[in-house]
Amino acid sequence: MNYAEFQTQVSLSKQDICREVFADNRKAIRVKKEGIVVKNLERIFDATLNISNKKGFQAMSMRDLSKETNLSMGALYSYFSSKEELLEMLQHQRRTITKRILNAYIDAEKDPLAKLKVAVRTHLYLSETMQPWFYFSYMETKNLSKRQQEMAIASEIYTEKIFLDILNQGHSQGYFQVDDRQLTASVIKAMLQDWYLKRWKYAKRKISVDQYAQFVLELLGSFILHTTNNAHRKRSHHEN
Amino acid sequence: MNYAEFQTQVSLSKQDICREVFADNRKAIRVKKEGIVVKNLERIFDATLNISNKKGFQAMSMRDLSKETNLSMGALYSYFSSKEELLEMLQHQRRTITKRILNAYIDAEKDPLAKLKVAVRTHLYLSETMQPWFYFSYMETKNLSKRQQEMAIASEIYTEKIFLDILNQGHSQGYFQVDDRQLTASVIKAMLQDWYLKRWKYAKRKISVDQYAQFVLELLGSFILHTTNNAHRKRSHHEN
DNA sequence: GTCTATACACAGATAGAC
DNA sequence: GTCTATCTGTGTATAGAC
Repeated sequence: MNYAEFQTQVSLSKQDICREVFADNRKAIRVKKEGIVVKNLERIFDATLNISNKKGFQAMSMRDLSKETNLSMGALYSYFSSKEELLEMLQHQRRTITKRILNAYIDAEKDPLAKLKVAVRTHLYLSETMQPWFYFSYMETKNLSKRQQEMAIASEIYTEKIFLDILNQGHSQGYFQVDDRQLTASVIKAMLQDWYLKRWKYAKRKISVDQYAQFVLELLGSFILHTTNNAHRKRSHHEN
Repeated sequence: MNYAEFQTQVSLSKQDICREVFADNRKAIRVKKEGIVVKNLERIFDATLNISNKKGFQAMSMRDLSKETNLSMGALYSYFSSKEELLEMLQHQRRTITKRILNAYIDAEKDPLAKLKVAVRTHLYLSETMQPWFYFSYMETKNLSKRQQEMAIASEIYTEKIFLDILNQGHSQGYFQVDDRQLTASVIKAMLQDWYLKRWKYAKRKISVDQYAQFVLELLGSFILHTTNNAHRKRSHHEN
């Protein structure tokens, strides 16, 4: 699987996401016509992510949001009851989608190495498609309520555990030679997060998400697959 | 070098840092008695980092800061002329200290592998000693002015280049076998940053900074040192 | 469904007494 | 050096017209 294939398989257009948000929040949203809701949610989310990812969610005023969406303050408040609720909608949706798609791809594979590869790629591809959402989720966790912060931490641990489970499975079946699976899972997460946190850097250097995925998998391979013939070291993307 | 040694070698107590800030900002700070300035700067920085790292710098009001420091609003404003200036002082100081100490340790080593090891350790130890500063720097970059944001990005690239230079040196001298040094430097940075960004996680799992350093160096070793006898794989910290 | 107008709380910042 | 009191702008949120 590469990124182009991934994009054809999942339906994560802005409209798809907004329709899903509407379905999950029918009661909270005062406006009832799906067409209108989807159109305006799209504007609201776009604007919120744009402004917040530039200067922070706290620093974005409702007046900023009103200007950018071409919706009045009054109109905005018929899609959420407070600024904080808007924040929570974005956080929740990002988490739900990640969990669903990541699990779907991992469950489709059987052996540990295949699972590990698809997990790394799927996470990177997801964060590529929804980069502003991932960046926002990461940077605005602090601004959440205690209750919501706990959910964010649980989600962080959950994703890490997905990787840990794969590593443990691969270890007990004799495929992987790696002592500290917990720490390994942690740094895998760190590398995946760097992709969406430092996107400006990778974009400037013209590193594609496929190149990045390839690199991470090679690095991991050299660490957890200590085969004597070094079969895993067939490099393929020498650009420098 | 381990963390205990590092701590005896560098002088980075809160007082040391505040004295340095005072020296660098003699003109901007209205209060002139060093003893008083150092004492109050310590309170101001402590409080700012505490509150901001919990709920964000924007969300911290000057009244919050006044309460936490037991200084009146008026008193606070004799140490900086605006909230933004306070932010910049913290950012600038963190960068300056990092640059100075990182270079001092790296320049003391000659061969590339020793340089790489000491660079990784020094960065981790620095971020351990000044964790709130590093976390703050990372999370609040967005709130800076354009001018200051550029300095933050330059600093990010500068640190990465330190690692890139070491990797290139090691490669051209035949010590390291690694094709994509640029990407390697990037993920090294990502792993170093994870240490101070997810400190709560590592603390809960009782991972010490020395264990983390050891792990990162082993992971790197397996990637860049492809010796046939696998000499770099002498593990030493099997705790599970 | 969306708008305009407005309530009113709280922000950053300063003046002037001590 | 530090305080209290206060100025003025901006924030979130809502009421009620259309």
